[in-house]
Amino acid sequence: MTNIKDVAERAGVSVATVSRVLNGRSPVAGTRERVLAAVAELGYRPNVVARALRTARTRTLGLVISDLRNPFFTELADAVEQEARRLGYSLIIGNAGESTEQQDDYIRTLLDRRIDGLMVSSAGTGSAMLGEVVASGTPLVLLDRAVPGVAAPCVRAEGREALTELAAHLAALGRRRPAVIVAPAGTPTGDERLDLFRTALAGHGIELPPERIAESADPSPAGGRCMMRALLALPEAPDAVLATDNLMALGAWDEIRDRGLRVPADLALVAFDDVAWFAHLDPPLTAIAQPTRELGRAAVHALLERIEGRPADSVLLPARLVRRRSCGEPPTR
Amino acid sequence: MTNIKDVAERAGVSVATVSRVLNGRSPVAGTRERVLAAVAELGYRPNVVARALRTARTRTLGLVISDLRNPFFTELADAVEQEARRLGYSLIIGNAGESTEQQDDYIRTLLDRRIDGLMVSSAGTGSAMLGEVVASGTPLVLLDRAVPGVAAPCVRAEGREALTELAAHLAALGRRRPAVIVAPAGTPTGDERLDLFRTALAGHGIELPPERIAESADPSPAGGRCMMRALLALPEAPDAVLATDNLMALGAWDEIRDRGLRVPADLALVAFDDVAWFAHLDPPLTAIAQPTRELGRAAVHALLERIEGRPADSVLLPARLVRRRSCGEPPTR
DNA sequence: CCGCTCGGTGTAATCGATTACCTGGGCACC
DNA sequence: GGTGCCCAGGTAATCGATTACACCGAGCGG
Repeated sequence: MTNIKDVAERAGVSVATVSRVLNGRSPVAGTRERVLAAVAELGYRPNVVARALRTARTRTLGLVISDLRNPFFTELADAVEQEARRLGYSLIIGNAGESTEQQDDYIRTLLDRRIDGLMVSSAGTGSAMLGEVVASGTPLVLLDRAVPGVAAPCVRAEGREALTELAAHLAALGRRRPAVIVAPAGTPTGDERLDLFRTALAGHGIELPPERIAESADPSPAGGRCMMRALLALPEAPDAVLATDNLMALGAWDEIRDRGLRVPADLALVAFDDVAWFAHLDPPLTAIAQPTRELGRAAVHALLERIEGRPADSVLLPARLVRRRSCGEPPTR
Repeated sequence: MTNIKDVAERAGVSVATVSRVLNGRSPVAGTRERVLAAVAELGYRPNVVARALRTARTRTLGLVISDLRNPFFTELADAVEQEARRLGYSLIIGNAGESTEQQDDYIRTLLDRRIDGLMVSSAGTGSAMLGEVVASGTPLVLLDRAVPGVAAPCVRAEGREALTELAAHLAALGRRRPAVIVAPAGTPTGDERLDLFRTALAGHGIELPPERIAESADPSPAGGRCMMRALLALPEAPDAVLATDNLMALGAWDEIRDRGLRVPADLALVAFDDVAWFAHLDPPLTAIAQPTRELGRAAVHALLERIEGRPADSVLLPARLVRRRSCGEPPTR
């Protein structure tokens, strides 16, 4: 590998001059061109590792998400990666697999690699490690999931409008016995979605009694399926179900289908999180779409603000209801 | 951030000793404990950037894939990441978005970051950059897609057995007019799958005439849908369709459904690449499953062999047919 | 004509680790 | 008791960049 010294020799100047030319500081026409020529001839590329050591900036960001295989997070990661890249940063994606322990482990690794900033979509209900990140001075932005007690801006979507619209939609379609499949209590995202939905329903005189709130200990298709089974076993089965994330919705869907129930005739089904393939199911699933790509972009921007020493605000973007056919109405075009 | 010097001072030894203790070389009981105590008290973590500069090893691998949002690649990336991590390596995932240019750009960046080794699931038909990687001496492993003319081991799945089984399956079900939706000619993976399938069909006296081979210029759901339309417009419409990747299969599915055709009654549909949600469609899709996680693991192992200076062989793992209901038979349990 | 300023460039310190080489003390062997 | 060896541990070079500081020559004002 050729280094800056080789270039300096070739161009007949000192390494300092080469460095200055490459960083656009005080070069003069003649020298500048000789240096650039030498760089081109040797195919020189600066050693990013050495640069990072000297400048204490790696131009690398970290993203820790709770599950890469969840399509919502995949798209989020993709959006974050694109934006980071556009702004000259590399991204290391860490996969916490919904385990706090693994999440902490990953954060540790990323800190060790001296990333310039970290985005975390926290698994579970936060962790001690996040406090440590803040203490270490590494810029931090929370993504999608807020963590109480951690002093960092949070970028996420809010379902108020969408859930209000959904309640109206269900009410208009005559659904009177809604149910919710939600992640375990204590998960801020789940709790919030549940509360907003309850409030929205109340506005239409519709109740959401505790027995129609199924808390899935395991936020996976299997968990969702299990909760759907419990709801269908109720003496008064629900006529509409909202699953607060896409994986649980899928499990619920399987249970409904395998029982031979028809959507939307027997039961309306709505998912929080719209993922591409919901549109390919039969009937296509009505869903609440988070502005995933905007979230990713906003997170990167907030993080860069912090990296450059400026304060960054939390960002709340509205989710929106995407009406397809799983509640009983033809799609609005 | 505390550094090795702080630790040395605290423990009353030289930095060399600290380094030796931490790397497990020639430590003696008493000193060793003093150093470890100092490390613990100060919460010292070695600066991996400095270490990488000195040792010329970053303990980071690069993975460039053609599309993170394609669930096949997502799972592959996840498998690679887990294995890399298990072996003490970090992974930087690069997303080429099916564009050769972006792929090259990413490879450049990864090389600049002095990754220890690179895995590439090449977009399109290879690129000049790959030759450069080999020339630079950076260990390289091709993943999923072979690239002619690049001297690097390739880890991928082979469909011979699965496609042979599929041909028998279709023949047994009386399907006589199979069709294929395939990526553009020149894509080695697509070409190979097509050839194998043709040969397998021939074994049952079934022909695959050119008009029933739909080459989609664009390997996306939209492309697949468009090709499906073309196949259905044939004077003699096919009675079975194999799509050579999951995205195109999904597009084909949409077209079939929107035309009101029934699967498998009117048409059998099979996808190459099994992704989780195929099982949730109605009817569940019969698919050819690649051993995705094994591929990821094998790629990391091959790469580490190369990194440690040993030669590594190419790996060919068999794909297998997963019979669901989209060809007309009840699932075998 | 002298000295000051200023822009361009070189010299060398620096980032934080690893590691080749050297030193000195203890022990064994002759 | 002296010589040699071994080994723990210190000193300093090194990786490849950036950058503070020194220096030098040209231009310009007094």
